[in-house]
Amino acid sequence: MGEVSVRRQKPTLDTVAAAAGVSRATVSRVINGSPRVSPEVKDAVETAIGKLGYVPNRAARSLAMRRTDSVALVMREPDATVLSDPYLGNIIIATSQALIGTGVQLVLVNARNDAEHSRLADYVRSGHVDGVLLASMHDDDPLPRLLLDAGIPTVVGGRPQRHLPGLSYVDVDNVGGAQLAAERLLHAGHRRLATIAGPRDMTAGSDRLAGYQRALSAAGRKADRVAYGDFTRESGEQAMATLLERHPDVDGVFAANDLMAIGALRCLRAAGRRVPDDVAVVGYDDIEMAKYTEPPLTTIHQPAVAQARTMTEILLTQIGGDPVPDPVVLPTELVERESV
Amino acid sequence: MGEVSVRRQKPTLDTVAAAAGVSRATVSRVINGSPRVSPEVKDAVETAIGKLGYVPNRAARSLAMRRTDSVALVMREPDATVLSDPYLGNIIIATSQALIGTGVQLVLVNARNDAEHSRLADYVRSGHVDGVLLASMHDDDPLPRLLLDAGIPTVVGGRPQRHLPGLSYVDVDNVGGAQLAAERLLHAGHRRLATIAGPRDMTAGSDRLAGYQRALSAAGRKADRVAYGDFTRESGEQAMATLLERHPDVDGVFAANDLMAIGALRCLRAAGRRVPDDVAVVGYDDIEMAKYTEPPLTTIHQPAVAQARTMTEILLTQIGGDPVPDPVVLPTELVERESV
DNA sequence: AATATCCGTGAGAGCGCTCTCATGACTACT
DNA sequence: AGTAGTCATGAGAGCGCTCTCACGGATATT
Repeated sequence: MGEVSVRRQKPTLDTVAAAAGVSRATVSRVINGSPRVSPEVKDAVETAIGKLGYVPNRAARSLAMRRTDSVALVMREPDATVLSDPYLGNIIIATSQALIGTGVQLVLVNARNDAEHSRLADYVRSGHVDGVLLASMHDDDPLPRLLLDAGIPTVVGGRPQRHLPGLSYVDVDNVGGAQLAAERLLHAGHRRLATIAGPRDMTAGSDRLAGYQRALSAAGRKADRVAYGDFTRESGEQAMATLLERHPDVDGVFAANDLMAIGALRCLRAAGRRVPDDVAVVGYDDIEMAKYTEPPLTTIHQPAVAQARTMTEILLTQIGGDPVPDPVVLPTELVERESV
Repeated sequence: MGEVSVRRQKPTLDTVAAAAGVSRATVSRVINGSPRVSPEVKDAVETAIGKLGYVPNRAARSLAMRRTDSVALVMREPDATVLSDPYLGNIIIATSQALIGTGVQLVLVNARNDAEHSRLADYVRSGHVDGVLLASMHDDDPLPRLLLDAGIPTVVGGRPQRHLPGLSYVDVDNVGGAQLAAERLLHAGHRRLATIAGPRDMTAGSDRLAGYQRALSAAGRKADRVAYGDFTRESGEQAMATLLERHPDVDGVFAANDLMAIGALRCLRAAGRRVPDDVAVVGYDDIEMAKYTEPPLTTIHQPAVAQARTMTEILLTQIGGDPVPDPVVLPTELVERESV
């Protein structure tokens, strides 16, 4: 009984201090690698730590240091999208990998609606994390402003629609990428182009549409064949059907993401159009799945991993006290496969 | 200057107490919803909280309560696998969704190798989380035992190879699912069956192989055509090539997961075999991608979402002090598509 | 040899919260 | 009317850690 309780009770700094015959402060110094500790004492303390199996308590440390050594990754999406969007999964994994070895922990926060969102703001302000990574923001989102005002280091993934001074973000060159896609279609000789655009309230959606339009107007063409989707496969299928109905002569389509491109592919197959012979298709994101479609999808590579890594690095330097850096825009590139 | 600093300084319980003209203890009661507070005082406190924008500090609360209201989701995978395996993404998202509304936060921990693993054990023991969810365990993993010994509530996803008494897990009926798959192949008239099995050191791998073997021996056949992969697409492609070389007459293949099945499909296509006419293929997992392969993949639906949800529920009840429940095994079902 | 400097160490004051216990003011019982 | 019980509230002791400051002994300076 007594022995069990002795073993049960978690050792604290004081326990270790007593075992090593020194003061609590000295043990703390050893743990935090202070240079002002004599080697003998250091050894004694480390032996005691090993013998007792001591592990510092994070809550106590956080309280004393006003630091938590953890960051939040906030995503805001309705359930369905989240589950089927591989881009987000990549961001999550890449972020967690970027954090390995830094001693910083990742807290995943899924806020679906506004109510949850305001709770989230409280959560963050409660000091449970040192900084916030914002993924997949919609435009009207009040969160960046809230966090900025609260003085919480924040990095946004993608360009926020309204630029807030002092808010750093890591975007991907959506305009350039979409332009690349449209040019590819043009170069292949397709002339009756259409696009399946993303939601207007997300910059990724509007930027890609802008890039597409830029490429077309540079080639002296009108970009007036547009159908909108919401980045899901179903919406892409639907949008393609609309396009086919309105413009039966279409011979090339740029879809603002791969999921919608896959939907378009399916619609096209059902309509008896061959890809790429009758209609060429270019997607956007280069998700894993794009390699296995029939035909494999030509698409724009989205550097999700690099983006997550960059966001993490920027966040950590900001937490470390560095000034807010300029926004970063990562380059995109065309991945040639067989759908054009 | 002075005003800024007033605004800057985060309010604490004492600040609120002073503003409301009560004691700290009373404010604490209000925050924690204690019934023993008069309505007037409660109002006064809530007004003060609102006016000051007070948010409780989690670290301090954790320290005092010896509870953190957060759980860890630990995954152990080499980078590449993690990034391309959609199953894991689903587990992550489903877990985060299951936690919504519980007030419990999710900490994502990515331990790739043993060194990181032992650090992880320390991390968990440091009391930063109240419980642990273990996803995608390899067999020799010392972690479950470590956590069990440390008295940390733990739930494992999938059946651990060696059953530790007191360790609860939520498994999927791998044996039954694989059996279903093999039977489907048999019923379709395929007789020269082979299988692409998963790693021997993961129970998901060996269980699925066992199910396949059971179905075959029930049908009076030998299950001696086996090639092993590691659950990646590339390994599936490779394994299929091996199978084709060793048994050119094969007319049906069960792959232990969809990724490997997709690899097999690709290999088969390259070899000029038609699916399902020449060779039928059944996968396992029912990942999103399986819908879009050519032909769409017949597979076993893996209830990843239900599994994550169940694991989360069990973990929370254990944290709440309930006894460790019996292991749960979730049923699987066949999803008929066109590859058989 | 006397004073100044440095360095390893300990004492102790917080960090912001919860929780037990004590304290009065009331209500309820005999 | 007197005692017991109830209830809202406050005082204060931790929770486990970090960090400032003080202290004494060893080393460097003049």
